[in-house]
Amino acid sequence: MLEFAILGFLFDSRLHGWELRTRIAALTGHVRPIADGTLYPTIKRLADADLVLKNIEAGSIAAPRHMLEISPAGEAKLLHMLREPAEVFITDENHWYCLLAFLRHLEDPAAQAAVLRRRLVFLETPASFFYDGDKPLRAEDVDDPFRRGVLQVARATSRAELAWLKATIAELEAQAGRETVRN
Amino acid sequence: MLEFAILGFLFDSRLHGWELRTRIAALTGHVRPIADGTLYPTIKRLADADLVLKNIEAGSIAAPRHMLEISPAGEAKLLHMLREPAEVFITDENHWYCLLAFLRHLEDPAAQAAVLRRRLVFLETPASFFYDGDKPLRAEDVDDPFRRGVLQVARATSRAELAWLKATIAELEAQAGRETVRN
DNA sequence: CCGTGGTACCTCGGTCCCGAGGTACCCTCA
DNA sequence: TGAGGGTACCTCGGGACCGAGGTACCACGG
Repeated sequence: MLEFAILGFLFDSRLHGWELRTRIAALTGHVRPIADGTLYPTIKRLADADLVLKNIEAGSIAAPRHMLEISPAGEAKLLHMLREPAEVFITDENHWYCLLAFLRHLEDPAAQAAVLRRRLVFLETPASFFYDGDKPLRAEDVDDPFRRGVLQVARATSRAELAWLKATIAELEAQAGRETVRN
Repeated sequence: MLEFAILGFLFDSRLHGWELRTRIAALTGHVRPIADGTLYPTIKRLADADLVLKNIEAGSIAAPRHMLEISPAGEAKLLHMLREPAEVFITDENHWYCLLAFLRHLEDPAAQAAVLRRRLVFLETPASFFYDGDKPLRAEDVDDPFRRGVLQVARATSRAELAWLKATIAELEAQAGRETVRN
């Protein structure tokens, strides 16, 4: 997840660790702040695997900065993670939002649509948080006001996301169709 | 999180590990399935800490079952986690939903309302996933269709949840007021 | 009567991440 | 001029969870 976000931000531009830290904090920080004791070891791992390149530059303000740049191998890795995301990136909201933040890097509209379709399938499979035996319970079936809240909010989210997904998939697939005709 | 869910389910009734597993799978499983290699060590930790009590019973169907029961210390721990939840239970959606699933165990409506108020404060602090410098970007400000999707869906969720939160807090506080008058 | 599948529990190595700590540099302001 | 605060990077111990493996028991079908 963190690794993914790092590669995603570096795909756009060269950054140093500190700047990366603030961007990641913006993306996921209000939900789950990321400790820098997590960030730097992760950067080191990526550098050791040659997925990012490190250049030490004299710091303009404070300590010397380690400018980070994504390597061709890193780009390939990111694109692969975008094209065939792990299941948790489809089902877990935090992961999914993170994926969406960088999905534009996958330039092929058909491939983008395919990823959105996976999320669509996931959202359309009937599921609830609470069950009576095998039967998924709906908001109306539940007395507990807090559990009813969970179901109501989840339903509103689901509706909004389904609408957006369907519209966007249609647009992307139309675009993909036009590109196929042109070639 | 897992520890919390275990105590939450056991607060209601005695269960064995396997049954606990299916209930937790229902609650959080469609988002992030929980491995039984995680569940059993966690149960053991809780048992060692005397938060749950274990009784081995002859299995009616298959292997002998370890019936689990929450202890008074376990109940106290759960109620404390409900009354003063850690920050991540307020900000992270998965944690928050899990908290809501068991919030009814906290019988005092004023205490329940206080927890909902913490979530309200969190949702009302302006935040975005994307920034232009310091300025949080809104859906209309973003060109990338995927990032716009994130912002649109997040806004819809936020609206639905705020409406529910405000209505429920009002109800709970009215109830708390009546109870104060009565005593 | 033996294999398969479902129930129930457990172990162990490994990954991801946290958080509390530390170092070093530079700027600002009293 | 020196104390405080912001920038930038790093280490280390530990906790939560995964996942691939294993054991054992029972029921059912061929």
